[in-house]
Amino acid sequence: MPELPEVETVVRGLQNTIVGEKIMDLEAPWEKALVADDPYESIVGRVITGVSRRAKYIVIEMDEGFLLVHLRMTGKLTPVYPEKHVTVILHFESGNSLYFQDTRKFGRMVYTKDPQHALGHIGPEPLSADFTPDLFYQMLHGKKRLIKPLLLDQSFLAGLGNIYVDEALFQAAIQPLSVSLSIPKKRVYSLHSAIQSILSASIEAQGTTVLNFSHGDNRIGSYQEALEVYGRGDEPCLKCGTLIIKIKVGQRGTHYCASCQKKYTG
DNA sequence: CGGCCATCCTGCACGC
DNA sequence: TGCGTGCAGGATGGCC
Repeated sequence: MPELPEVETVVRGLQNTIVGEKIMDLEAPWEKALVADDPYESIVGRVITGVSRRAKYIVIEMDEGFLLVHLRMTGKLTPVYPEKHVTVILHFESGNSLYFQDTRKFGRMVYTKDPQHALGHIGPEPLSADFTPDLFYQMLHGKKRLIKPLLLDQSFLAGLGNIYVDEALFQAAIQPLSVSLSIPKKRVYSLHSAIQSILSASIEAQGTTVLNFSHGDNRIGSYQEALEVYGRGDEPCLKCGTLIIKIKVGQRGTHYCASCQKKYTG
């Protein structure tokens, strides 16, 4: 499922492929995926001027207005016609097209003139300069929440999803059911470092899932090879050999090593 | 406020 | 083989 590194990889690809394109037509075979008061009026005729990312949103900037794309779990943006599960299509003046393909149909493409309004509630970007270890400490100690659901909360911190939260908590040796304000400062710093290094390494590897966007070149993210706990339930911990446990936390599959990761509950 | 649940969807891994 | 069941999950909204 696309999280920050995968979305970042998609955005970088789009910057090289769709900027400058003029949208001449659009189709929405799955109407719910395209959210706009008057899609044709607001989108057709627009020129794409840039592509950026905020949290897990792809922000397509146009000469007037923005398209916010959220891939959710199975969404993909591709210039190659996919046979199945196409939800939205943009046709460009150049003859190229952009296909929004989404097997589970949870993804959305939203037209807005005011992205700040739509994205304003989202927390800090974990790779930004102003996301400091001390700020993170203040954030965590300002709340009494289970650490795993808190890290998944986009209004608290942007971009993390189920995979990278499990990985970061393992690397920082914090048990997922720990309470945010009970985690000592040194552990918080470790978690901050783990989040940044894991996200950076995954971006470097072009993400974990098959979410590339490049011309005919089928490069695939390779970070799945670096995963230490996610998807490894009942397998030995790579650090101590204890079997990795899989439980549900906040309705999410959660993987951790009960021996390496300490539970802080105050 | 925080935790929990349902909802949206489809494919796939099961068990019999 | 083929059917039914349950599970996976990001974000939102309702409930207690």
